[in-house]
Amino acid sequence: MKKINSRAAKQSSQNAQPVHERVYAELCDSILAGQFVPGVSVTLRGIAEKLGVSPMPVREAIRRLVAERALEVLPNRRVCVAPMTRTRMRELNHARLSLEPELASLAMDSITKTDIRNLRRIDEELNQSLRSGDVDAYIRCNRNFHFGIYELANSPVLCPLVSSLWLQFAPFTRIVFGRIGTEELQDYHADALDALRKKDKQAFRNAITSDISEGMDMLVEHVQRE
Amino acid sequence: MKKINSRAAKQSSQNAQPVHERVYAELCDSILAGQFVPGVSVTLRGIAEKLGVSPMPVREAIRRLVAERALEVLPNRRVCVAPMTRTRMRELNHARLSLEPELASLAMDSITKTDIRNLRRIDEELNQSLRSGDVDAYIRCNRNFHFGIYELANSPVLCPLVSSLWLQFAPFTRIVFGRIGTEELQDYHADALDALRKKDKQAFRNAITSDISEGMDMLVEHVQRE
DNA sequence: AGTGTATTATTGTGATCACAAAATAAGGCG
DNA sequence: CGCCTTATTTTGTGATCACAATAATACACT
Repeated sequence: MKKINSRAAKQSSQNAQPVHERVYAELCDSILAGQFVPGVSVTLRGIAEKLGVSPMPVREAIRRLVAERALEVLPNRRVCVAPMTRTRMRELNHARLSLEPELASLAMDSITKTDIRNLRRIDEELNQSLRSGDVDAYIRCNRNFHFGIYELANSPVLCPLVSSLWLQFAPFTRIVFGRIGTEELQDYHADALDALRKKDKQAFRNAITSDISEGMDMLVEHVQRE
Repeated sequence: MKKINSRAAKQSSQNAQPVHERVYAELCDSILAGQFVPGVSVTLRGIAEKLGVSPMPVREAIRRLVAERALEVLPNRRVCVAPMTRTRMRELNHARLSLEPELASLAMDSITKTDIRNLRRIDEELNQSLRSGDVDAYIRCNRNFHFGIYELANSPVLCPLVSSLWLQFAPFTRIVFGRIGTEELQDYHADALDALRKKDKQAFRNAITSDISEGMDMLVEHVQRE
């Protein structure tokens, strides 16, 4: 049961990332995929055991996620994905609209043909998952599409802010779209790709704005009343 | 040298905040006051010793500050206030303009006469520190004025984002205004207070916008070239 | 069976230890 | 004096321990 010499394995690579970062990345993925039930608290030792590490790096990863508002500390000092209210979802919507079209616009300046091709491939997979009703795949593709754009902006200020917002609303996309399905979702990504090809910045911003608005309106409407 | 039984003191109060939060708050204040020299790395044990705690809660506080982009981890895994570039300062300016006028506008809906009186008192102290050239007092008052407004908005989404931005640019206000003085700063706070009294939301937004723009333009101009 | 009480287990927090990597200091040689 | 090599110290990271507080369970009593 006790694992010894686990350190020996990692010291070989010099640029090995710390364990707490790996834990952070895994927890991030889980949260964005909607695998955490809001309101249900997670335990340090539970996560540590599941990931095969000591509680220590989990503590650091969780502290970081709490700082990014992905998780919330209850008065019991226990931590969970915070339950959502309509007001908060509306605020998230508004914050997204204040930041993401701008960030996308920044990204457009340095986008290449290869980038556009990658984005189109992602969008094709996204459409397929919409047709087959695969919610998990849809969520993953949508994230890849948006951050595939945002990361091109190379903005050390805006990108972390937007990441924080996604960590906050993402758990509820899984819940809502898992309940109401993905049929009603219109695809603004095609418009965005068109605008990218034509280098029409205003059209691109509009497409991103519409995409955000539509998805978030759906979320606002179907989230639990507060 | 060894301190024993330090735990006995805290268990009395049931709602005692964790040590790592106190450490976080103190580090926050230090950073916002501009007491960290950008590029110079701080050490866990150093801070721990200065604050009279073990390295552990310092680790958690620093992890949080790194997540909020107040501190940066160097490739050496050492941590410091990141040096500023003009591009990044411009991004910070833009992000502030995207969020803070909106946040202030939100706050206006629930502001009371008492709040306005408090803000005016803060602004008076601010003007006095401007006249006397007390940079530290100016920075403190400016922070109190802005967040005195923002916190009234009661926005769990926007307020943390704005806090993160302040933690990023604040260290450099101390440097720049310490170098060029505070004489050239015009006071838009009076306009803001006027607008508050008249309940003129647009004028209020404009005042906040101008206030941010002016200060940040100064910072952009006088920050080290990259 | 239902309910309040005592007992046990679990959990977050802070301290301490172990260790490799990095920084600093010391020494040696040109 | 300057530059390279070698000790020594410092530092971040992960693991483990101690402990109070909370949650969960068992249990007695009506």
